[in-house]
Amino acid sequence: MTGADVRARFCPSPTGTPHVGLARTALFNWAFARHHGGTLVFRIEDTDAARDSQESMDQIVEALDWLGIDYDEGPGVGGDHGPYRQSERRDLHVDVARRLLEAGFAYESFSTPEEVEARHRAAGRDPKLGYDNADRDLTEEQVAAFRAEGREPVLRLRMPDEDITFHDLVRGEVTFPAGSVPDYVIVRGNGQPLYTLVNPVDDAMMRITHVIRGEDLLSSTPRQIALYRALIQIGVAERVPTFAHLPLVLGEGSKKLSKRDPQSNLFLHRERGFVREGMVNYLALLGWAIGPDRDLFSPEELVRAFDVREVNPNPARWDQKKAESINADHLRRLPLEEFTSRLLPVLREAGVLGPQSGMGELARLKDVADLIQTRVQVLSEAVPLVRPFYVRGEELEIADDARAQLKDDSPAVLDAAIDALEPISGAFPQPLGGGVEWTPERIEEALRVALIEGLGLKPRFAFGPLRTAVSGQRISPPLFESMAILGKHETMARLRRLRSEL
RNA sequence: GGCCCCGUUGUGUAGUGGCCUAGCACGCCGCCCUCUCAAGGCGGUAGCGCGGGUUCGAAUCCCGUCGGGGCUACCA
Repeated sequence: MTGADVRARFCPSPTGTPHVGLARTALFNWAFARHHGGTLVFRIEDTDAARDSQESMDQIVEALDWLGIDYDEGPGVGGDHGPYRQSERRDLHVDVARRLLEAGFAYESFSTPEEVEARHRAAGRDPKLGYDNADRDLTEEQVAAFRAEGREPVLRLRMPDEDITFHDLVRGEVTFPAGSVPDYVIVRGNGQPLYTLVNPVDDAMMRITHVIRGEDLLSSTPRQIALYRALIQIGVAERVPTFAHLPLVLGEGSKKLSKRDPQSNLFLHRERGFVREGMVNYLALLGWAIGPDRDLFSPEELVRAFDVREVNPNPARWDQKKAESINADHLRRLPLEEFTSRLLPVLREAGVLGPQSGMGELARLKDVADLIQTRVQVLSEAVPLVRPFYVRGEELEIADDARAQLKDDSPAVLDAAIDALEPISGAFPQPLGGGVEWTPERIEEALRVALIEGLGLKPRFAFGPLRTAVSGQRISPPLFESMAILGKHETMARLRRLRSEL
């Protein structure tokens, strides 16, 4: 059961926007299935009409698509075990519930929660103890009497009176003592099957072999195992699947990362400029490590190396700094062309570039991208760095902190720079190549001669005013390269403009 | 309260009895490089929750204890 016959699944309920913990669970199931050459099933658990939404459903699909998590069976792609929307499996569930009842694995329970609590109080027990199994062995007369009152029973699964032990792939052997799990509801009084029934039934009918999910489901495992055993008896299930419970993803403090916390929102990270490779890498680091002295890897490397048994059982904390550092590493690994094209939509969104870009604009972007690739951790950080290259000199905003750096000698520095650069030709390249003088090297040389040697300035103070003039920023991509990209005409205009304002 | 899970520097991890005077990464600090900021290089900071055992030897095994977390619905 560790080869191509492996069948894992990812089965979110479409409530709310995709959470990073959800994404991590999906990723591990995917990596597990792909590693073994098995099958990944995507099932949507849309049986809570009050909370489910199509919008959320669409977002989940979009998230999987973005992360590159492809599945072999699921809504939209089909498969031999459909339907894959739980809401369309209602008849199947109702039928299984009936068979469970007929075979005696489940029974009708008429107690209301208030009555259960009252019985606990009367007996001096903690009222929060949960169901007391009181309706387990009702006589036909008692059942008839309850029905005569107009009560509609829920269906409860009869928990076996024995310890339940299973081998969790992440945690090893886990045992729940007999009696620690009360008989639980699998069908509502109104006949609606509940998650407690439906989730294991669907896994069984879809022949899932490995259930990899969050630790928050660990404590519901014994009751599911009891259900599987009953399902095997009535011929619905072939086996009890193997379980693996992934550690929780924590936020600040020591609490589970809340859906309310913006850091839990996968799309917010994408908007910030995480790329797929970076997000997959960081998500995988939440509980897993590829090796003792390495933590940077591609999605392909993840699939090759992933072993769910190596997942750490400790809770993992979402560390934004680490996440961005990992993302930055992936950004730097991208070939320049690829990095440039990832930048494009971000820059358009920010209005730095228009919806259409000509060849010249794209060529310039590639030159600029080359300068900033090691200077951004997330794509959105590129916006202020790139913008100065796409505004006309007179529109360039000079930031206050950049202007504040200007000193008394700034006019003289600018004058000297203008004089030094003026003789350099701004001519465009000749068709046969060569002839370009406006290069970073020539610019730097001319400026050093004029400002460092000529005026005797420290480089830092010599180039500061020029940086302010050219980029409008205190921090910018390298100055001489920036000037070369802007071209002589634009560079001179910016230098003169700032000079004229002093 | 009950049941379950977890416990290595600030964070994530490596570590399964001697290779551990505990490795790696992020963070933080310093230095180098340097036109700013990054990147890169070098160095530093900081950890086995606690107490008992077992053993020649324990982060690693056992017990206890403390701490954190999860679950405890006719939600999923």
